[in-house]
Amino acid sequence: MHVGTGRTALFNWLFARHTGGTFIVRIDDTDDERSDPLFEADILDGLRWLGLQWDEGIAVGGPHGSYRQSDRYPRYREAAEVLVAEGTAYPCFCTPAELDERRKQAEAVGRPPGYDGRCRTIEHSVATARRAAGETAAIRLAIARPGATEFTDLIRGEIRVEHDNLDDFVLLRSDGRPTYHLASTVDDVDYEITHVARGEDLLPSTPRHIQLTLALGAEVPIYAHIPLIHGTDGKRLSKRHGAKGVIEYREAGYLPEALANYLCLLGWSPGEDLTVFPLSLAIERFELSAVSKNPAVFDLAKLDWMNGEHVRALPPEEFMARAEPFIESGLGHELTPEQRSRFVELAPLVQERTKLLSEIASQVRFLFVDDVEFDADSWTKVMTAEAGPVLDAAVARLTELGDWTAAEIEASLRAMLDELGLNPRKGLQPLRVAVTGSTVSPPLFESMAVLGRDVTVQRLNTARSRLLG
RNA sequence: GGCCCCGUCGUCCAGCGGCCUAGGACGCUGGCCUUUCAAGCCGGAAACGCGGGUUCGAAUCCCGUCGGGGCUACCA
Repeated sequence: MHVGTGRTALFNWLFARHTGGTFIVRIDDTDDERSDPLFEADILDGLRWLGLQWDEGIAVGGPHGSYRQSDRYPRYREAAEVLVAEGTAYPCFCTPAELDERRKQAEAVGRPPGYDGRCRTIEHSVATARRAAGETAAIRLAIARPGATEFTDLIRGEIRVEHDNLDDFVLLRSDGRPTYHLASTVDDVDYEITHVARGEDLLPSTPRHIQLTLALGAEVPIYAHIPLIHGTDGKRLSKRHGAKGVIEYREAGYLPEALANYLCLLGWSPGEDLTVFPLSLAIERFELSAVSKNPAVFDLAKLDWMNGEHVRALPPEEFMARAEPFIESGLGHELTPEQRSRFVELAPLVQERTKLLSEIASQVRFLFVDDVEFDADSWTKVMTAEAGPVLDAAVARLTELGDWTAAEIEASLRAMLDELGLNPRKGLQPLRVAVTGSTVSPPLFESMAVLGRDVTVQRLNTARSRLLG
């Protein structure tokens, strides 16, 4: 599921929860080329991960049948035929090739490229006879002309479109499959949809859907068109921009509550300059009418920051639970109980420093391996000639140290710094690299405490010999 | 081209005729704190596209213009 779709779903969900309405999930799969059972699973996974439970629809059921459009083709066909019988729709015998040809001509002359309505004038009895004789036809809606459609969009206000700009669009393809317009409008009617909140790309289709709904003899729902999410080039966000699907954010180490929080901010704000907030607060305050009219650019840097905020807000046990899968996949094996308890000790310090859960594995790798892998840049930066005496002194002190606690280690090493006349940066960084493999790591004294005296001293010695050798 | 929508810092959001010398957040940046990295704290640069109206007064209302986006299929 695309993040733009995810945000649209989120706004629908917030609206339903805020108003006490019913959030329905249906699968629009009338386009064979772009539909696949895999897409359906991906969408449902994405919704579940974001925490957008639906009250009715696909996978959970409800009073209206299947909730998958490809299961409802007979229903759409029936609806189209009723309209033909009533005269508000008509069969069109033009072939796609002919239409294509005419469209090109129209464009060349600068005429509107829409369908010219020529089959509309075919006598009803004649058309019926031709179909009875086996001629295939698409079904088109006969738009009232002259005329205009007016409606009030919850986000955009009054919208008016002259029917001269609306062609008689196809309801049912000549092979009997419905178009998106027919299927979704019939569904909206059948499912008793009161509010349709969807992407702005569908704004131009709305007059068609309203005319169809009217022809169907049903009440027109209230529409709200949500602005699109753009990439940094101002174009509609797509894979080209490196945009990930909702589920990919999970794999990349994002928290669903962080993504949801960020998505809320794309086109909406809860007021009071609030930025970091739980979904429950969004439910309390959400109004479709308060959604911005402007397209929003997706800013990954802000999402990253937002994720850090949510990670830090996690209760410690929760942080552990979410971090573990990432550590294990980084390590390539499961954590032993002993390794897990080692991580638990350091976890609060790691949590403060975490932006993405996927970064944790490399941060704490040194806790779980037999031999640290030295980061090349870190090594050359701090393992200078001065580092040797520091390592020696540290080994001597730590071997003698009484209680192996972070506080004792710190006291001892600070005394060493005084003795050697070194500042912390000079004196501690070689130790950090020796013990963790990198100049960037969780706090040193605590790390040593967790590793234990033997491992710590052994690593200092290993670095010492490598420095000499 | 036609139709529709939109136009406040680089980005997201606030602003709904006087509270605006335009506010918050991310990012950027100077400093503090500091065992590294983060986090935190203090400070800084940074925007009402343009032109006309309306009004005592406009970021806020109207018109035009320019710019951006969407749609323009027997796709959704």
